[in-house]
Amino acid sequence: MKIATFNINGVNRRLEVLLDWLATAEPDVVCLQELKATDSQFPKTAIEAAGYGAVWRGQAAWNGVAILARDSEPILTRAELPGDPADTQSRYIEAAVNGILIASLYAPNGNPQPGPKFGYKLAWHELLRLHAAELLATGLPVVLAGDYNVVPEPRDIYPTRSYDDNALVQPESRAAFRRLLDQGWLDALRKIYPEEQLFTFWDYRRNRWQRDAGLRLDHVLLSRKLTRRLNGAGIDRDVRGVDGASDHAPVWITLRD
DNA sequence: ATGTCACTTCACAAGTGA
Repeated sequence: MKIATFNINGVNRRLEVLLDWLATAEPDVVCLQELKATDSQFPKTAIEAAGYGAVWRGQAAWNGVAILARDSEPILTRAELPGDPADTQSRYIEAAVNGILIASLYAPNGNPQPGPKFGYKLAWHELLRLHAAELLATGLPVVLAGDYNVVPEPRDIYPTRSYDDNALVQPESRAAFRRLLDQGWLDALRKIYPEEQLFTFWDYRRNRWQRDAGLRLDHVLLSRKLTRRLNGAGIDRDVRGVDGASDHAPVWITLRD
């Protein structure tokens, strides 16, 4: 079973990129982030025609998350992170697919820091941590996949000082991600590639793609029950290089049956 | 501060978010 996460940066603007990648990569489950589309603007018909059932939570202009399942309808379990009813940003969706609970999440970027946006980022991560603990307590096999907007370690970014003040690399951001892992989640890409340089995002500016000046922001976390089924993983970097690409590449794992 | 996109609106230019 192949499970992928892809920050699409506008699902309609990049529909051809998405459909081409689905046809080539053939993932069984896809977590999408940054749909930048309302619920009614979601390209349901095209995605169905490609062979995928879907659940989604859109939003005008920003955010928006979805879960796609090949030849199957995901069973929606949640469309928001519990804990802050006043939060209207569409950043979390959760569904059951083929006996696995899948979450597609898009954590706040948090820039500029310090400031209210950084505060929101840290508060959101705290709510994620609380909910993730609930998910672990169910004993179900769970995958938390998405754009965490955290560079976990210094080696997960190209050598530079230009991000020193960025919310993505702050100690508080890293601590939030670390606390989540310490609950008992496995960073699947790092498990498969313990030493390699892993990037999933390259800013559009300053030729960062051409220079391979990337960051690792997109992560697939597995509950303990799933860790022994982990079989392989990858980053589809070519997808970042096509015309009209997202600024993120798809990230995937495979699980043994 | 910059750069590159996409998308919004007191809408064809300027802002905002990333």
